[in-house]
Amino acid sequence: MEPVRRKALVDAALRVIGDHGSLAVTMSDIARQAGVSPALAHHYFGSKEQLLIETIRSLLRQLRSDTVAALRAARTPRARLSAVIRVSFHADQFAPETIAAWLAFYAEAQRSEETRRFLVIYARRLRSNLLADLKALLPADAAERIAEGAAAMIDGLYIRQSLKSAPIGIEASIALTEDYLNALLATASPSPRSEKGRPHRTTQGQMT
Amino acid sequence: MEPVRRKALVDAALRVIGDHGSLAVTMSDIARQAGVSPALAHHYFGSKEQLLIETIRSLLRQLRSDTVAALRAARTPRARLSAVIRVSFHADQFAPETIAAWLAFYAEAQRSEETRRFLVIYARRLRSNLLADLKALLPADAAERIAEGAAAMIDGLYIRQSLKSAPIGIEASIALTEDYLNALLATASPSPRSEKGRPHRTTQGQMT
DNA sequence: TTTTATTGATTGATCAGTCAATCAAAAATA
DNA sequence: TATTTTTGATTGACTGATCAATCAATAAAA
Repeated sequence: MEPVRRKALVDAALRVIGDHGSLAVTMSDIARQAGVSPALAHHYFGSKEQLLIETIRSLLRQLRSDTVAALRAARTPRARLSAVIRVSFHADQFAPETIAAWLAFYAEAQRSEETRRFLVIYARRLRSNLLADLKALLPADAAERIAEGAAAMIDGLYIRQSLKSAPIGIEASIALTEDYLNALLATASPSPRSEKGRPHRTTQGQMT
Repeated sequence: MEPVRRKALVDAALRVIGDHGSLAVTMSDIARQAGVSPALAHHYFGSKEQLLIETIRSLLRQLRSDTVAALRAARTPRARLSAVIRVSFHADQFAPETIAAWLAFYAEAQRSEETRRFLVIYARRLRSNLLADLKALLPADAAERIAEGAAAMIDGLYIRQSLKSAPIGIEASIALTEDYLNALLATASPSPRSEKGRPHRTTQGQMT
């Protein structure tokens, strides 16, 4: 029963946090969502904090497995960059409840060292996924800058989504990030002379 | 006394929230920081929520006045774009406690309609400040996209800062955003033929 | 029987919010 | 001027609600 309950509780936590838009949810809420008593949640996780840690760990695991799969399917460095972008805005990740959950964890990271560790891992991983392929296309220093910029843009689009004010869609978010990459690859390309009339444009989503 | 106390409490709230990195601070904490009793805080604000609302309102007011001043000093559209960027990363705004406070309010916006309203105002204002000047340089549809992208990048750099993992400094953040603008202005410029050898580069912070 | 799963009941702590009481300064009155 | 009254500022003490966490008891399975 243990693994079943643990999974059910973690899933329930993610759901409740997403719906509520905050980590200020009670163990009772989570337990109810999972269909068990609050006491059982404590029995298996020891504390609320531990359950929350497991929850973010699960979110991260999911993202990683999606990324690995997408990366495996892409052949060229440029295609891998697009794959990383696409995974970041994948429907699951972009669901309002998921965004709300990420945001809640970002806030929590200000206090919980362990939560912060996980988010740093996420940030590093995103950056280094981008960096690896950018280095195949650009000098190292330019690659580093662009990786940083692209990661920031992805996170920014993601966060802005949470306000639901001017809902930029999934496709538009991807296009915006691709535009950034295309434009900076063109600007910072090491040998622009060799392909003047055909700048890097391996994807759609161009400016107008 | 009333205006004095109100200001002291709002400032104290901002400080405590920033330090603690969350809105889950007690009225006692805030009152202690302001040097008054918790009861007085309730007396003047009626509820914790109201005090929090006033606090975010104050944050926004500060940002707006900085922006207005910076905008007034800039002459050309391109210079105004740089001014908006610079204000976003101004030292006050970029202090860890301020970032933590913004983040906390973003999370709160998932539940508090009023908090959400304020953040939407912020998001719209940033976007439209950028858009106004971009429209002087580009066709409307390209301007809109780039405004969206730049706003996202600013927010993203800001959020990433909150993790303090790979502390991108103020200058680097500005440079990254400027690079984005420069690259996309060059790409999407309406009449690139007329100034081929001298693309828009009215600021420093270029690639490499 | 022993072990595992599960819960109801309870505890202790924390907080937002209330209230009646004090204090001080200003205003009114003598 | 001396006095009383009024008003606003301020607080300590208290209340009610909420919750994480505990634990002893029960049910079910091995």
